[in-house]
Amino acid sequence: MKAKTATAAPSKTQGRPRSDEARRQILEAAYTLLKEKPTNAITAQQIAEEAGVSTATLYRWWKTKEKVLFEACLERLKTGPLPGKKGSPGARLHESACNSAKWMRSESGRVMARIIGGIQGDEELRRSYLAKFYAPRRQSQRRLVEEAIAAGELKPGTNPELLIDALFGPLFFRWINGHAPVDQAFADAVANAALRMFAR
Amino acid sequence: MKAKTATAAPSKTQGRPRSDEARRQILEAAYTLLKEKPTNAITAQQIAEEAGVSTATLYRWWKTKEKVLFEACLERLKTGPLPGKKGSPGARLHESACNSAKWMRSESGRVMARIIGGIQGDEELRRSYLAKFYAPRRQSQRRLVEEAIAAGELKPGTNPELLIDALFGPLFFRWINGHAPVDQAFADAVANAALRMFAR
Amino acid sequence: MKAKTATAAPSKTQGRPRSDEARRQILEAAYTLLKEKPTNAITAQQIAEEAGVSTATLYRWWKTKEKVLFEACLERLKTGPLPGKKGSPGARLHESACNSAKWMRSESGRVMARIIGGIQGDEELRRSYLAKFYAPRRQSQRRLVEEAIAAGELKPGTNPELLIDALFGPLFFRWINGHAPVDQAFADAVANAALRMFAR
Amino acid sequence: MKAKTATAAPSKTQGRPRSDEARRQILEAAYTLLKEKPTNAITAQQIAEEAGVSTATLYRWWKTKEKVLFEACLERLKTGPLPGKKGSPGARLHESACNSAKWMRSESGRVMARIIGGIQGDEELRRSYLAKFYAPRRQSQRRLVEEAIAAGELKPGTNPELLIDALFGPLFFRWINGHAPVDQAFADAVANAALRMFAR
DNA sequence: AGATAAGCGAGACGGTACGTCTTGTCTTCTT
DNA sequence: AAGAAGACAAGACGTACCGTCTCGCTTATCT
Repeated sequence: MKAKTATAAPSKTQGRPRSDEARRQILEAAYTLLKEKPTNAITAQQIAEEAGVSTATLYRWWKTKEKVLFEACLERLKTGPLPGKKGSPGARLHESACNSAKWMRSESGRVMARIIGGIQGDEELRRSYLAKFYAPRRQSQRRLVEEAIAAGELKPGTNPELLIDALFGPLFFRWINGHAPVDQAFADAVANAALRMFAR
Repeated sequence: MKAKTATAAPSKTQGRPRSDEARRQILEAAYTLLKEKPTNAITAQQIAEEAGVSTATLYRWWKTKEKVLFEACLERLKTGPLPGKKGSPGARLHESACNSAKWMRSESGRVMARIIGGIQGDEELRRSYLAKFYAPRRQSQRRLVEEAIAAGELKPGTNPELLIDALFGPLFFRWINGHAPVDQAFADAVANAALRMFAR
Repeated sequence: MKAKTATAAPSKTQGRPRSDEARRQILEAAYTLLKEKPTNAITAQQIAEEAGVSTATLYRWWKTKEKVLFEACLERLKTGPLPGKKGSPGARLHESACNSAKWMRSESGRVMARIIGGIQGDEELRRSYLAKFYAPRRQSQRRLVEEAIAAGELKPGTNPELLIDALFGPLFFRWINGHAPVDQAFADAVANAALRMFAR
Repeated sequence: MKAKTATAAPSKTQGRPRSDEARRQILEAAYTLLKEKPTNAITAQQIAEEAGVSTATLYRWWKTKEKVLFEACLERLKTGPLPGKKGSPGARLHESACNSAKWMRSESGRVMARIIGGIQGDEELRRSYLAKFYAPRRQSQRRLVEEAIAAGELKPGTNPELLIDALFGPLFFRWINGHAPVDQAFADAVANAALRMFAR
């Protein structure tokens, strides 16, 4: 994508530089459309038009429409669900689950559900999603669990992976499967149950 | 569409009857294609050609390509993940989770993941999925939980919904999110944890 | 009635028959545009839109835009420059030259000049032009020359090819090269000169 | 265009001087491409790439691609068909016709046919063609005719325009229309006929 | 038996989107 | 100031797919 210069600058920047304005407009337009309709109902020309850009420019920087939509999400979802901030590590884990539930119910959450749907069957996109979106969040959750273990809130032998999946899996399940709402009461109950299970 | 049987049925069915052969071929072709590629890479003409049928016939019976693919799945996935069969209700719940994990790793599971992905952003399709595929399975799981409660294996106040989501949510999470494999050890651990949590 | 014999004849006309309406509209639209601008300023989509047809339909029947324009001309220029009708064979040749000049100055003539221009460098198109447009006219001119020889108006050893090129070449020259108008006085003078040259 | 170098003003001229190298390369590249394909198959980027030049440079000096191709021809065709050199004015006219035929069969002739084709429907280009390419040659032919009249080889009342068109028209006709080759025998026969017609 | 009615495969249709290509302009850095 | 590189908007290219339609045929039931 970009960056590339980095290191030793193999060949400065010949020619007209990429319009960052255009890039921003495209991602913004993509996100706007994602709020309205699912990925397969969005066309490259719609994005281009909405962004005031030619389709050629769009395709110069992204191989496929899907990658545009994906990057648009990443850009906007920099925040994503907020990790817990207050209290002990255990309380912060609990808060994280509640924040995740809240985020899933938000517009961003709805948009992200569409992206996750579109990822099924495209391994490259899935790898991107895991690496760029999910992995960092998972990592911070893992740290929190380890802190909680260190603080004596969780059993010493606790498997962090298992705990995290037990904590967020049920929320994800309702979010994507849609059989029931991801409300606060549910998030609270799930977090209580999961944390109690591994509590000292 | 037409009146079909419905109300007063003025007279069975005049004219040539629908070719069940065609219907079967279409669904089979759709499923075959689903095994190879994600829904958005499958075209109505591919299905029709593979089935040796005209697109007109396809569209006579299904409004959209997506509904064909969806129905093709339902047809084939009559089985889906098998519920537990042996032992106490609790053991059967545990077995159900393991069977689900096994099914998620199977070809059927991979196909279904694509369908669930395609469902995001199409509420009608999601309703169909929930009503025709998910609800019956959920219902049988709920019954199992109630039996377990009645048998004294689970706490009297156990919330069946919470337990089921705690039991299958983490599996679903790994299946769709893809951050880790849905292997047997994981299924076993999750089932143990969830059931222990609500055990008497 | 069709009779059709029923025997082998597997071909017949399967499927929806080609819309002759569409074909006509496309050729008409192409011709309309040719009156306004040169071939390289006409786009396939313009033709399609003007014809109220999709570009797919256009490309289904013609490989390239140029072939559409060419066929549109042939269709319309069924008439082309009229051969002489009255008087002796020699007088008819003279009249033919004058009619050609008149036609070259007409709208049809201007359109045809564009087609002939577009033919340079595309041997396939040139062959089509020669075979379908030019050859029949040349043939009738040749006949006329032979009649004139038989009638004793022209020298017995007259080379028909040479005479025809001498008669129409100068008109064609001014028409395509454009250094002077192809007016009636010029056509008359050329015809007089050419015919006198080979006169008995 | 621009002031260009003008006579002897290599002096000050702030900034980098125009690369005459670039101009030459562009025209050469354009001509090279013209030998291979018709004008409408040649793109501005092809010319630029072949010339090792940016398209911006190309467009700085020429308004359109067509003008580049046109000028490339003019540059190379400085020679064009050679006028007759030896003998009486009449003999030189005859030789001119034969030289024209020879040139039409040459590579230059084939390239020029494409340019003339491209000129149909673009009046500005046609004017350029007439003024810069055709007019000088026509003028020298006219002079030759007048000399022949003065020398008594042609009838006193001979219309030079008519004679020139009668002499070169048939060659042009075969060249552009393509119904027969512009061979030497034909050129010879046409020249004989035309000159005899107006001979004293 | 004949009429009526729906289903069928083939394939053309108008429409829309695709992703690429071309045109001529513009921007930045280099010479 | 000119040039090279190359990004840009605009829009045409020719193809693919969508969902509909027309056609000639087949297969049933109803009269």
